[in-house]
Amino acid sequence: MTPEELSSVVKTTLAEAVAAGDIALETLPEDVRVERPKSRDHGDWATNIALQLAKPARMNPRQLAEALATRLADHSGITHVEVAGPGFINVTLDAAAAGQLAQNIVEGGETYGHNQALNGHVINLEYVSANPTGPLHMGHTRWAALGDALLRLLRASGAQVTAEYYINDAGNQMSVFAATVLAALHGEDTPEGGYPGEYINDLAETVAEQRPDVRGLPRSEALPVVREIAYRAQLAQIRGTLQAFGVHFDEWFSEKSLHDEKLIDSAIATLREQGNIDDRDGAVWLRTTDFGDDKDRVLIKDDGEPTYFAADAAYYLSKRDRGFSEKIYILGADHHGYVGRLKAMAACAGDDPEQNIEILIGQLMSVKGARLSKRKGNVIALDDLIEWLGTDALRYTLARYPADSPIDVDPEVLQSKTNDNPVFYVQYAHARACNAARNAEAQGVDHSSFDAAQLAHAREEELLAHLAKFPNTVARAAELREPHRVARYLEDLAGAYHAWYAKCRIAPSTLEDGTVEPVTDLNRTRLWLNSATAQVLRNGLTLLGVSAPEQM
RNA sequence: GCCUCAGUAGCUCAGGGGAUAGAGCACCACUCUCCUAAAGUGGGUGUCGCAGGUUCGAAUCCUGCCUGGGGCACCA
Repeated sequence: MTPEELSSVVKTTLAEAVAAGDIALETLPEDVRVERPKSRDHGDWATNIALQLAKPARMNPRQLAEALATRLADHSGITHVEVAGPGFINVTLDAAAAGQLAQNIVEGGETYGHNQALNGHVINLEYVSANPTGPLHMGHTRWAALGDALLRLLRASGAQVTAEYYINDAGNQMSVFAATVLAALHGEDTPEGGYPGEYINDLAETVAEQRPDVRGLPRSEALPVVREIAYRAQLAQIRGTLQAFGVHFDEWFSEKSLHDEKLIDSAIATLREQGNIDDRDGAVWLRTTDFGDDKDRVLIKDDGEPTYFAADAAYYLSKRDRGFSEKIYILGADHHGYVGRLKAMAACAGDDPEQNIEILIGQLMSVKGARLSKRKGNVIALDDLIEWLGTDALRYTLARYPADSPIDVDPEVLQSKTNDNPVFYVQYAHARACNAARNAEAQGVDHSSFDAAQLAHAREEELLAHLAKFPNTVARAAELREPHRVARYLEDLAGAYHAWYAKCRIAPSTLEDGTVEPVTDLNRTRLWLNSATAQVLRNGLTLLGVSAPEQM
């Protein structure tokens, strides 16, 4: 029995008690939380429902708990129920009811952990969105790791999600970028305010290869050519880096397309229809202050050019028009000033800023001893980080902390192969489980029988309880947009596995005279539990975009 | 000034209004002639930044303050 199943048992029991007149309640709670108590003296699972309902039911919490406990005790799969403290209900499960989970997990395979918490949600998730004027660097790394993990979590929880990258391929920075590459083509120094970094020379070379005539063209003619080719090459480089980092986007959305398709004009028309536009001082303003922003924002400057914010608004409305009722943005803390205006803009467009737009702000990261790359333009380049530390270690570490806590990555820890490196600790547990299974199978242990009641060792109960928490952990992490919960969970699970492994042998032992003990149901049942643990470790690591090696 | 994030063990950090606040590291001592010791077991640490409030109960929610990070463009 999983905590979810127990939760619904408590719910129906509560309904019965109300129907029988034992408890006077007008509305039943939607959710009954069942938790693993900290102390094992408090049973396998506990609920505080009686404490929460004491007030509305106008009952003494202990009395209310007793009324529920009596009914719960009769339920199959539950061996013991007791009321403790101010009114906690502590439940002890039958070993067989708890152990059945091992088989269910193995049969569920990679779908174990998937849940329906976000069924029906249609979400656009935008992250990274770095300018295509240079390589990705450390500033983008955390959002790539976090965004991709969140994407996987949302999908595992039933949401329909599109991962989107907004390409800032319009605007002044692209002209500066093109001018920089063009200067390099002519062997000139980087222009004032241009992009530093030797990668510009590589781009110039690519341009020269594709258009050998470009050096001979007048500059005004060469510029758009250079711009286009260099842009494509740079974007391809970014995609390559993301691919190496295990990050995939469904949609690469071009800012330029907003301009080309007149979507900015139509966005302004939409906002005007909503009555939130002012024309003053020769510019077009969006009255975002009506919805909590600090100041109104300019959409069209007095020179007739749209602002970057106008493109943001058009982009937002494009997401809405494409059917995404929820738009999630992941931004660095250096952009947190945008939150107010983006939310106000959504409100100006007639959306509900609480429902339709969600902006996750993450604190910045650093890596001890990381060096700037002159080649890449005096940044700490993501592909250098990948080469140095590896995708698994980086992604796990970045997914391991809440987005709003700053990270200072310690390369020595990431490269160590001990307990203090969580990614190795978790991956090692998986590799160890795979190895244990290989050994057991070599000795004739298979999955041909399963007797849940045999999983009665204290370490097995503990391990099963951890395994049972996985689906809810995934659902919680998705709902709260907190992938780090999965990482922390995996570390706990790995710990429970190692502790179990140390005490409970899977394969039969060899006796002193050299003969091997016969394979029993206990061996086979433990193999199921071992396989279940490996499966959950694998599923969890996959959600974080980290590999689960079978050998280390 | 305004907005925002953070302040929990010596260090790095978890912690869904619940029971005695946790993990790893660091320190000490144990455990492999049998599945990976890259592991496990035991040992002690806290004015949960400060002060109020909300309630049966607060590290958690609210208000104020202190300290630190980040942000407040007709830039892109």
